[in-house]
Amino acid sequence: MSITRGHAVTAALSREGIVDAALGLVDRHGLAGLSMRRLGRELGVDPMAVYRHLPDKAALLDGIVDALHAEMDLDSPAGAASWRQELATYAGRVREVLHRHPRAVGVFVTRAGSVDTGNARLADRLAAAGFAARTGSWMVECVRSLTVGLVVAEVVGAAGSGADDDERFRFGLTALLDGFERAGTQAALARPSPRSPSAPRTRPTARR
Amino acid sequence: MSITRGHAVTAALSREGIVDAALGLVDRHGLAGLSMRRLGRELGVDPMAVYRHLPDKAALLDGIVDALHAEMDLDSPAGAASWRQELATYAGRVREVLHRHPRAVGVFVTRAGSVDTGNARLADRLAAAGFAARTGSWMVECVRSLTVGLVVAEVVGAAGSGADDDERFRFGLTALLDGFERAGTQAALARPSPRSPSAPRTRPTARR
DNA sequence: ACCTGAACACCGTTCAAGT
DNA sequence: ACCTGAACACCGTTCAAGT
Repeated sequence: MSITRGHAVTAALSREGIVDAALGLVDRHGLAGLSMRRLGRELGVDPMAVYRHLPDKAALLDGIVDALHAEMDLDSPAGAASWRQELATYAGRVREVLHRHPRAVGVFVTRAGSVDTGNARLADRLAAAGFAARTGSWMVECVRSLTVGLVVAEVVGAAGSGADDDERFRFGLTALLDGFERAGTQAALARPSPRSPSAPRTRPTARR
Repeated sequence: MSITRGHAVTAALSREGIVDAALGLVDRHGLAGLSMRRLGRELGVDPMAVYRHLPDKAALLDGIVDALHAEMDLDSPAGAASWRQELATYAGRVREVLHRHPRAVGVFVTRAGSVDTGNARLADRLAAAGFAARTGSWMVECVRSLTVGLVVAEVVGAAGSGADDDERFRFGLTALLDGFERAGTQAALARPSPRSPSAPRTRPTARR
């Protein structure tokens, strides 16, 4: 747990070291620049050595997605004062990590990975804030989809400068969160009283 | 213009016929099942014949994205009664086409393609409904990102049945559109009076 | 002049041959 | 028993050789 972190250049391959190196390769050379053979060269080992730790290139790509999810740190408590902030923190973490690995966004978006654990944790906290279970997970999934979708648009198109992109993201996220509080959405709400201390005040109220 | 439509199996290659065949290959065998050589075989021509109509595999993939955009028919007037309906129609068209080509979603999301024409057209209509130009294009881009992001989640995860996916999509889109009408978003609004007959009544009103 | 298809430099993956 | 690396069946793309 102490040695394999960082750059495992010489011997002693580990799944984690391999995946780290693979992500580095994607960061520097793009997805097309990642091949099993090149990865072996990068690690200074036999091109086929990787296959002893990972069955497939598919598994390697899944590993990259898992590593990105780990870097997003979605499980750690946001310590947010409201469900709005909770979701905003979640979106911010996703966006920040994707911005750090723009050339890996394509892989991230294409593969399932371990999305579910972090999502479920947050959905639970939303349930504690008074949302029906289904509504809570929808909210998480929508926030996630909007966030990822916007980053994809940034990465794929040559469009906006960074500042414009930030502003657009804040605009969209605000609108979506506002919408969660509003009428059309209320129908999906169930439990009437908040249960958790982490979301005390901002439980949605019917407005129409 | 009459012969090359449909399936151009034998001679007389055209860029359009090639792209159609490529999309068909992706639909049936997935993105990994598309190769320049296999495409030639599919079309019954020399494997290298494609290169006379398209410079690259990259160009072929761009062609596929363009074909999907064309199928979405985003330029045609929605004839919608409100800007809400206008955006909902847009999102519905995007979603419908992506559902028809689930295995092509990965390509679609990864490449820029000719997004801008359809988006700009719609953004103009939103401007006519009273939104500032920047706000209008943000709205389109957010709706698009949410829609595409949700479809990606559907395709990539084994998650919901079709009905659940539809419900989640409607939930998210409704929330986003509701949010566009609401306070935090109002700051970005500019022109106060509607100009177009196609969006007569539902101009957003401040609510806080 | 045009088109073909052999050839080049790569892939992911398997598996026989060595240690 | 383990690991290596040759070999297989593919790639995208180029370009000399044919017509």
